[in-house]
Amino acid sequence: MQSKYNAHEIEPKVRAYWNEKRSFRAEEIPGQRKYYCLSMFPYPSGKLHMGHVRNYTIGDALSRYHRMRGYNVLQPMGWDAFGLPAENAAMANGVPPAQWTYDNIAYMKKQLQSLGFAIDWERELATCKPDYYRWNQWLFLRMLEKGLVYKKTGTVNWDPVDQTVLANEQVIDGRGWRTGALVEKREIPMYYMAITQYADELLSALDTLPGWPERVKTMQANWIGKSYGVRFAFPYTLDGKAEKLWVFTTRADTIMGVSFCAVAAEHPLAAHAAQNNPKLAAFIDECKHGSVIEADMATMEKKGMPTGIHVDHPLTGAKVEVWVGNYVLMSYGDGAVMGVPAHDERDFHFAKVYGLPIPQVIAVDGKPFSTDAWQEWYADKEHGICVNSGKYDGLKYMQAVDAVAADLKAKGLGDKQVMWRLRDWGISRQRYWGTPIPLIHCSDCGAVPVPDNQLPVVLPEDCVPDGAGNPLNKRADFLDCTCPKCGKKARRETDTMDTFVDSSWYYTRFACADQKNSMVDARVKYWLPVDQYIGGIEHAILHLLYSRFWTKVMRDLGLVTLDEPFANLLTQGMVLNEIFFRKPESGRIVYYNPTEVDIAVDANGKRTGVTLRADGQPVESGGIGTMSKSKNNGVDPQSLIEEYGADTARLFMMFASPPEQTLEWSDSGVEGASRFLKRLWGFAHDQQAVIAAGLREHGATVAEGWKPALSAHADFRREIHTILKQADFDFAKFQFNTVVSAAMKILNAASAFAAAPPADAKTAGEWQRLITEATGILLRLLAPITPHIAHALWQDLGFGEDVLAAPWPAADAAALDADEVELVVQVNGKLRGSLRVAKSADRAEIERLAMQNANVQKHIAGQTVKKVVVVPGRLINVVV
RNA sequence: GCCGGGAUGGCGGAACUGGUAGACGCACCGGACUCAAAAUCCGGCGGUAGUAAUAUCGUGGGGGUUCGAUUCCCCCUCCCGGCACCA
Repeated sequence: MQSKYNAHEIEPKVRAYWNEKRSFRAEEIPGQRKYYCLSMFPYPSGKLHMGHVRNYTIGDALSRYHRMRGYNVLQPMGWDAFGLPAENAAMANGVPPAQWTYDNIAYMKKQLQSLGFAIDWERELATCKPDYYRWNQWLFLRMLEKGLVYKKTGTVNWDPVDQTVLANEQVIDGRGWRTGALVEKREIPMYYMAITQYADELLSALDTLPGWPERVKTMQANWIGKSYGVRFAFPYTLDGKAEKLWVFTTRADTIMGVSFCAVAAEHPLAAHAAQNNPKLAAFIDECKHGSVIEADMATMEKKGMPTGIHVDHPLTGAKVEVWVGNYVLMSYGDGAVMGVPAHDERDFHFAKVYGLPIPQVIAVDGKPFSTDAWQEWYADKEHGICVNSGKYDGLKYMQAVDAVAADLKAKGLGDKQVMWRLRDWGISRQRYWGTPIPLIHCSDCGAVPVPDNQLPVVLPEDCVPDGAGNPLNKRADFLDCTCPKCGKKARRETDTMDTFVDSSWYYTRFACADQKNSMVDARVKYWLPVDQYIGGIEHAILHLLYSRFWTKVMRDLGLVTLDEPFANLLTQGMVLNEIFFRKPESGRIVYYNPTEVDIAVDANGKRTGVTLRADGQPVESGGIGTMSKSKNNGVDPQSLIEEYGADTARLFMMFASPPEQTLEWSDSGVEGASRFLKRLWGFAHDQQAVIAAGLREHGATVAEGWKPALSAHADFRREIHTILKQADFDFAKFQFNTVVSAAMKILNAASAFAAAPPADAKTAGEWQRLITEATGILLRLLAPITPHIAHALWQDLGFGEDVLAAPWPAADAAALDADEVELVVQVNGKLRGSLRVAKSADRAEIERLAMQNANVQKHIAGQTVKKVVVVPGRLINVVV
């Protein structure tokens, strides 16, 4: 055994052992409890970043921990390999996206392997391979058959930089989620997946997921956005034809207060009215081309223009004028609203601007109503009562909604309806590097599905996009085909699928990645659901919602039996680092990597200044932020691994903060982690002989209930087992930072204990035995977190062949038991001393001893003792 | 605006069902070793007063419940995240 810790020598050897033993190959073992631990698979962007390292370290620690606890563990890995960056790289370097992607996969796989993750690489998959994406195509066709996929020409979000369509979910603040470019509206025919058909279940099933973070469930619920209300119509006549203007409202109780209607600029009625009204046409144009930044829109001034068209109030028959309003969204409901200025804040402001009537129809407790300014209570449906509403007067919110809905229904003009914020999922992308949509366009038969026996529609891998549209449109060998229906010459669809499709079901494929004949097979039933899913919070809505949707679709097609794919979800926090910059008088801010600056501190360790090493001049601190290229505050995991080894990197990641919280990068924190491993190695080296003797005499463990003869030894054993008990509890809570802390405590305690061998030969055996036991506990606690060093020491010290096969250590209740306990003595809740008493001491005895304490006497002198609170095993509080 | 989550030393963070606040680590200070430095080891380390024992204040702010509150309740401030003209 080497005297010094050398990660670079140990780690490859340990990994070679795992490889040779195929340690992480997962097999279906009926009867054994399984644990499917999945970290979100990476996009092969080139190299790992710290977020990946954190994500996969958490997953690996959980996998190894559960394995040691006796679970049959599956931890697979794959590649989310389709996507735009590959095309961008292709344009920049003239390399086909496929080649770029496969090169990246090869490099990143090596990186993952160098971190020692317990992954079953035999199940590796890449979504850009035909044997994977053929099942995207296959399921797409099944969904087409069931009406879950449909074609629609719709307004789509067009990213002018990437030249592609974006889903609503991919538009953030009016900008493309990837490019940050302002999104334009375009009319394009595309395919949709009818996720809204599952809206109800996607929402209600959130309640069946106790293992998901509350905030993720809230985000999904908000996204799905269920509203209960009434959908009804205002009848009108246009060009002699009877028409209906449909609106949706959650406040049908205010229907008698309608003083106008407002439609979106894109509404057909607006377009019709604009035909011979140039001013209106100009206004509509302005609305369409105005700012699309949603935060802006929310605060934008309410603008509108009358259409000159009047509709009839469905209950009173009164004429109501229709306006075009810039605050009405075409994408929600029917793109039209009823205007009730007195009880809707937006309608109120709109009416004030255009001088429309504001009739009160809701009252609260005789509060005075005034049209001068908006009051919160005008929209109060909890306390509001209908007034000035004819037959509805006096009714409360729900009663009035019911009555109004019933009356509208009787007239055939409306009914109660549930409205969703969620839209169907447009999956067509005018992109090359994705799953080809399996359709063929025939001049006679239209869009014809590719027959199953012709799947997969293989994407040619040698295209090099040049930025001028989809290169598939220039590939005759791809385009030209025959119509499966009539056999005539036809043209293949060149749109590809949104890459979120790829990641919506990969977790099922890991159960049977080698299956050639079907999308999934019976092994899915063994492994699914995923017991623990781990990934970034940024996927809280899109990926997780789509995955839940696909699971339900696959269930309804009889492919799987589960309702939800992920039983437990852990959203790990982001990795942050400090940002340093200079802002020149003119020009752009320059960011400096934290490795390029020096930080000066005073005698108390407080920071006094930051300078750039290169020129010694000050730089500014921009606070702490997510590691990013733009802020130049990233740290490359590769350099970390090369300098310190995988175990140090893993230990630091786990120790710096709990998994769900953000993690702040710290060079000295990494040093600290490395120092601990060096100390651990040094300790093990120094105690080799002692542990060898301990193992020889007594074996690796001691029988439960065994008690050391010396009380000092019993104290040591109690300390170790107390720490172990807490660490075990923390591990179960996934609070790895305190588990690491526990390991540090054990090493500290064991080092001190080992430094004081008993002179007495009789108790030396007991001492050896305790050091051996503590070391065995320590190595097993660390095995999930720093597996290489734990494995090496476990073997070198002679504990056994494979620490992974060792049982998880259990705290011995007998060790925790003490004859004497330390009690805290308080007077009026303030700490005044402590007391060692026999465990058997009764209340009266404890009280008597507490009162004898000099400091207690001092503080109760001259006062009457009102009460003495005794908490057994904890404290005594004397109240005066 | 609505929803969710936070605020504890110089820093990251501990504290089980209310029971010794600040574990563990980092930084810093002092000492040992060394010609010296690094590394390593030992000791100290919330504020204030005191040589010290000790006292006192202290978990964003204010109130409450309790023998006792970082923990429970009410109000407020600030920060982070999500949704956002959703009718």
